Amino acid sequence: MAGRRVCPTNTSTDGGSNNLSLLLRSQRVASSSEPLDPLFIPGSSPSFLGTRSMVSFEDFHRTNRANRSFFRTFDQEDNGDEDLDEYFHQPEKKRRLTVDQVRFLEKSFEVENKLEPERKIQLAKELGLQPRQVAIWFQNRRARWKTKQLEKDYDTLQASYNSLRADYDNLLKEKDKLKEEVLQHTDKLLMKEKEKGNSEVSDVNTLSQEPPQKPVVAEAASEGEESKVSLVACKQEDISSAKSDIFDSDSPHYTDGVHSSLLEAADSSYPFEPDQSDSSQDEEDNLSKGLLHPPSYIFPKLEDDDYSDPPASSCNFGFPVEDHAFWSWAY
DNA sequence: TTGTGTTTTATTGCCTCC
DNA sequence: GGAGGCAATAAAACACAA
Repeated sequence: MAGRRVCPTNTSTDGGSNNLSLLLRSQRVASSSEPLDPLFIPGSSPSFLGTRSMVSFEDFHRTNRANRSFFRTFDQEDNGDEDLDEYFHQPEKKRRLTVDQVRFLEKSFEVENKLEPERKIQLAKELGLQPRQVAIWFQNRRARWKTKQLEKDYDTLQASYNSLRADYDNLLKEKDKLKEEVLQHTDKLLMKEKEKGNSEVSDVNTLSQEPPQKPVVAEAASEGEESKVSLVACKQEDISSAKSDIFDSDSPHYTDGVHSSLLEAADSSYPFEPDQSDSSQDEEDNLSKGLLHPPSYIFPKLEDDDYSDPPASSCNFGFPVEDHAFWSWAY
């Protein structure tokens, strides 16, 4: 461990001398037929200086003569004695890998982003780099890849969030719109019933002679029980799909999402039989009571802000906008 | 030319695995 | 305990606007 950290670019012994000779060859003759030839683009060879700085010059002073002679040869050929002298008095400098080296490493990284020891040495040989440099390059490359991957993941999540947010906003708007609609209808209904209540006294004597225009059921409440009105204006499938938020699930009359009185009414043919013209006075009384005081489960807690949003497929709260049966009855 | 921001190469310390 | 990976970081190289 300790040895690994001390000037690793020069202390690595796995194939180091081989690399040096390869490096020398590749740097000397870019147009030769050596294995590295495919790595070099014609005209790019002058830029292939990256590896010469890969050896620490501090360590260079303590390294063997073979290495020293390599640098001497290289420097003399490339830069002359001045540069050689410069090297001895310069602190170590980083050099970037050449375009071709990077390209080669990138291709290798695409194949496998982890580096086995054998592969590392092989790559180092082919590129004329220290195995340690190859390892460092892969390590940094993995770090870059990870960063990019995180950015991609972030973008994907961001897009997903934006989409969901848009859907949510649309549903909120729709909810508010429907809420408003329900309130309007409620007001109208109450107003209607109020008017009806006012005229009821005068009409009560003549009412028995006329059948009700719409079938409305007023169930006689048992003793001590508040009378309730079953409003049956929806089709059967509307009833069965009445798991709407319009019904307060906390209501004692609410069973399995379908109002019990609605089910009762649906079972009975009474509400749909127009020939009940001879309805009793009691029934009419009950009707009047019920309509004058619409039960709370008809318009439950609409002002409640946190009632749940309806699913997108049932955004009409169980009252299809097109189906005006319910509301036309109310009018 | 120079200041500044970005990218690339390399180091360090810590951690895990065998 | 050594080898190798990773995160954090330093520092050189590079790009580019002013």
